[in-house]
Amino acid sequence: MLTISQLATYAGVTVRAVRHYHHVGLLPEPARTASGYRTYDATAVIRLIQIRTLADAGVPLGRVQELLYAGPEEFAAGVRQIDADLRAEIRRLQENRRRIAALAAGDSLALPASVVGYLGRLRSLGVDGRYVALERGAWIMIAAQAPDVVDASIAKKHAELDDPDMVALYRFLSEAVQWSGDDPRIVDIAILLERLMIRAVEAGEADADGLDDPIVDLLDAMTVESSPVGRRLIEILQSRGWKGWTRIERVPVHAQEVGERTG
Amino acid sequence: MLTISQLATYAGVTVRAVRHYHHVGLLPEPARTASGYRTYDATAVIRLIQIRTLADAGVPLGRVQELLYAGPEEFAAGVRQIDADLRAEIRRLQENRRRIAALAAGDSLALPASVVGYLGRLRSLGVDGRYVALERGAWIMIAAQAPDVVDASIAKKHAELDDPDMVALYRFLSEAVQWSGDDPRIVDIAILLERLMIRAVEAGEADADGLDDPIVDLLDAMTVESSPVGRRLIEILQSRGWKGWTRIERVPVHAQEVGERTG
DNA sequence: TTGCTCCTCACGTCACGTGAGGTGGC
DNA sequence: TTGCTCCTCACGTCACGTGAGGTGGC
Repeated sequence: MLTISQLATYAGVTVRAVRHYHHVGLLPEPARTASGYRTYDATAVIRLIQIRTLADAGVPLGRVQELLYAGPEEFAAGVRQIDADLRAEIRRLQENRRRIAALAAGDSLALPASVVGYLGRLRSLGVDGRYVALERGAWIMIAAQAPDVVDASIAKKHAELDDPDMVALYRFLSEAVQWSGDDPRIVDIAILLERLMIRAVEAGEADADGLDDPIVDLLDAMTVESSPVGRRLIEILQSRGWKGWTRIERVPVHAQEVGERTG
Repeated sequence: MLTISQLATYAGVTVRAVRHYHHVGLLPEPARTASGYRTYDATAVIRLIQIRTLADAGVPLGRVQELLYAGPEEFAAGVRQIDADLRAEIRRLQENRRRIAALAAGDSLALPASVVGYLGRLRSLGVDGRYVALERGAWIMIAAQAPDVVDASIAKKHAELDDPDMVALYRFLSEAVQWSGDDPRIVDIAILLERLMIRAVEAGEADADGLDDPIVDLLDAMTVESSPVGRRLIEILQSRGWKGWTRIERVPVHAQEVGERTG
């Protein structure tokens, strides 16, 4: 007769594992000595070895139970199923490796390479880090919501940066991050921005940005809260007939008359 | 501002997952409405998308936390580590597939093909299923304890079966399973077995069976309990100067004189 | 008033690991 | 008498799923 640790040793498992198999009914509880020790015979060793053979092959314990009592055909069918599960799991992990590799390649989390390149260009133009962070957030959401429009949008952004006025705007905005909310120069920024917007509208460049309305509102809110300048700038633009920031739009005349109504 | 389900939808996760991330501190708890509803802004969406990007790539949440705050070098190092973990896991699963395939090939659990073949030969000789089951148990333990001696032992067993006397013995034993414990023919079995044993001893065929003593005792106990014939047969052999069953040995004369002492 | 969403516990999953606290066996 | 093994709870792991029971919002 064997003690639990002798049994465990013969089958190459831990004592706790043996108790666990009793608990879940995989291995029947054996007789006990007067002092409560479990005593095992050869059938327990054999059963435990069979259990471990299946479990070591990656069979979940619930299925081990079934397979131990299965006839040859059910057994073969069970084995085929388990092999299919293993194949699926391996494919899943290989897919994970591909994603991990993509993360390592783009230096920034949840952003495709094209966006990373664009943000790099902004930085190299001297745009302030806080402003770049705002842009980055917007692109993370675009990439999550409409991944297929990202590259086209980025290409358009690059084209815009070929315009010296646009570069000037970004430099301006970048300095502005540290201004106070009542700095008179904010009006100059709004005027410059308005000029660029009108030019874009006349060139027919109304771009679908891949964001839905609530997200646009959220990003605007983020801009407003990022600095007093953001809030003031959006107010000034609003007074001049423009709405929003993340997606700037001309407010139609009749809507403009409704004025400061809140939604 | 977003509700929790809107946030979850934007990031493609469940509401419960968002609450879980709050619970473990991955995502900061946001402000609440008067009625206790959580309200989220754009930064929460961005953070949640980043969390999912890493988690979808198989990064454990504990590491996600670290990576979100890591600099570029730590990030790269973390990604390398995770990729190594994934590779190791894939190798493990592929090893599992090999084992599963081995199980499917041998039709019997925890037994190499050679043993399966030998047991098949016993059955084809008309040996009773219960007796084959006893043999099978012994081989499962041998295969677990000393896998490298199995094939050699099986080869020797096959050679033994080429002896017509040995085949006769197995047939005899096979019938005996249903006898009562006081059947006089049990003595005939013992005499036949003794003849074969003496022949084997004289031929110098003392075989190392790959089992250790406690296991041999267990298997003997299993034999004794399998039928009244088993118990009686071992008693008769013992009275004629032999010990055990799974591993039959001649008892030295002086030990024999000590007689019925129990250990 | 009726669904719908939200809230907070809290147990369940999977296969044990890891103490805690106590007792028999050599 | 001193370790060593055994015993039974019972919580912890991992990333949530899944009710239970209750309440605000349209």
